[in-house]
Amino acid sequence: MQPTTKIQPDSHDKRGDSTRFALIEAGLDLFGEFGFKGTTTRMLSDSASANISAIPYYFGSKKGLYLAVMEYIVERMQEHFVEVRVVMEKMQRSGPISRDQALDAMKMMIQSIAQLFVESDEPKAWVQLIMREQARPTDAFDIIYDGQMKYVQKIFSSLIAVCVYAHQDSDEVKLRCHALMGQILIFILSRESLLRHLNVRKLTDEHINLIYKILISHAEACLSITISDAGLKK
Amino acid sequence: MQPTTKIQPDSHDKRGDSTRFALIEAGLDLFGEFGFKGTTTRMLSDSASANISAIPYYFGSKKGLYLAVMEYIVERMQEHFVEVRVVMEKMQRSGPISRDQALDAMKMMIQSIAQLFVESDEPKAWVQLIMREQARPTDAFDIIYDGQMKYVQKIFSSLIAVCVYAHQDSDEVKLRCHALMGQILIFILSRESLLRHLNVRKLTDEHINLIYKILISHAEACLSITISDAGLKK
DNA sequence: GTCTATAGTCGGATAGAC
DNA sequence: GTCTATCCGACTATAGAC
Repeated sequence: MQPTTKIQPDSHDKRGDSTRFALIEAGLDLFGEFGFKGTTTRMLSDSASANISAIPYYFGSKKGLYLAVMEYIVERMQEHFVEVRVVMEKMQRSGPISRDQALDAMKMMIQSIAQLFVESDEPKAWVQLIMREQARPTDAFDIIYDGQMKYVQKIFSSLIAVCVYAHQDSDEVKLRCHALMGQILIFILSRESLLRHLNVRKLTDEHINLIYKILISHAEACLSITISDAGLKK
Repeated sequence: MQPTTKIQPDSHDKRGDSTRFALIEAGLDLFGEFGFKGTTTRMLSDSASANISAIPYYFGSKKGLYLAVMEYIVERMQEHFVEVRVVMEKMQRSGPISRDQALDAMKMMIQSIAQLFVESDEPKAWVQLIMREQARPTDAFDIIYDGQMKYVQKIFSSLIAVCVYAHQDSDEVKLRCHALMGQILIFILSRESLLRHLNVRKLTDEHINLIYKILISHAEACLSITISDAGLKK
């Protein structure tokens, strides 16, 4: 397409690339916080200490910058999950995995996802960005979904499938995958009502650790049952 | 405060009240979908088949309409949870409740919340509205939180407290409450990636029923453990 | 109570100097 | 590659007729 898809600053730190990168980082924060329309080009250029004209210059338009931010998010997520990916691939190469292996991998993955979402406020903005796209998907959502999310869903549900002895392509596994994800994501998505419930202004390290314990315990509990024998009234 | 807090159309269907109500309903959809700044007064008045000037006339400003929408959401939620509230109050009047009672009430409440969030696309817009406020709370968030959300948190965590034999004001109970809520909320918050994972364009009734089963089964499973004996590596 | 017309502001993008 | 100046469109809110 265009060199506009090249995002991160190169080894040869040309002046243009650093402006370009600063704009993307500004977009990451501002689009996440205020949405596409809520973010003005002036906010973006101010935050990046760049000129307004740099946006149409580098990205064609404000929308172009928005898409470039999405691609950047995919790259960042890929970096974050590289460890999980490596472990998973190694595991799968040695044939079908056991339930215990799957459970351990689950725990690792929950830890990894939670780390991305629960700890620190830094990723908050870009998670918001993704959630906005969930609510009203534009072509930008394709970049995120096809670039990363699809893969996370796939390995998460393959692990669940092993744990609950079901097929990974079954609706049940996919829906349970989604439910378990929700337990994690809510801690970043609904942070404000959590803080008010806890009656604090910020999560402490003790809170974070307790959240990890809870997430892993709940996941273990959920995966120790099969839906049919869960004692539901038919 | 002001007559601006009166929201729903009265018995005497004055012309003004119906315009006023139409604007609130338009705001419910549009603010939810496009955010405060992303929604223009033109969109609002068009959608409500009203004149642009009706907004400053009835609500003082666009912001005033936004706040009125928030109050309307609280009213709607109160109506939705009236049944749960009645059952809870009756239960609590007859002294401390048993674990089985708490578990049944939990199931009822999950059903009730899920019904609000999972079924139909109608509530989707206003859930989005709340989530926007979670990400960047304004004075509008107080209306929602103090008006309704606080109460849901309170009864939800009191039930959890009974089930897991812990104190309802403990951080553990509050955090587990949050996690369980996340399992429900994710189905509306992250609808798009769910649909893509399931490879459908719309949830069927079978999906909805399966979601209920999963939510209740998972909740039962989660509440059958206490965090300390969950087999975590210390 | 509802409408048209318009004032006043701010947004994104462009032109062209350097 | 970066800057200033500026155009043009879109926005909210008001004024005043009906």
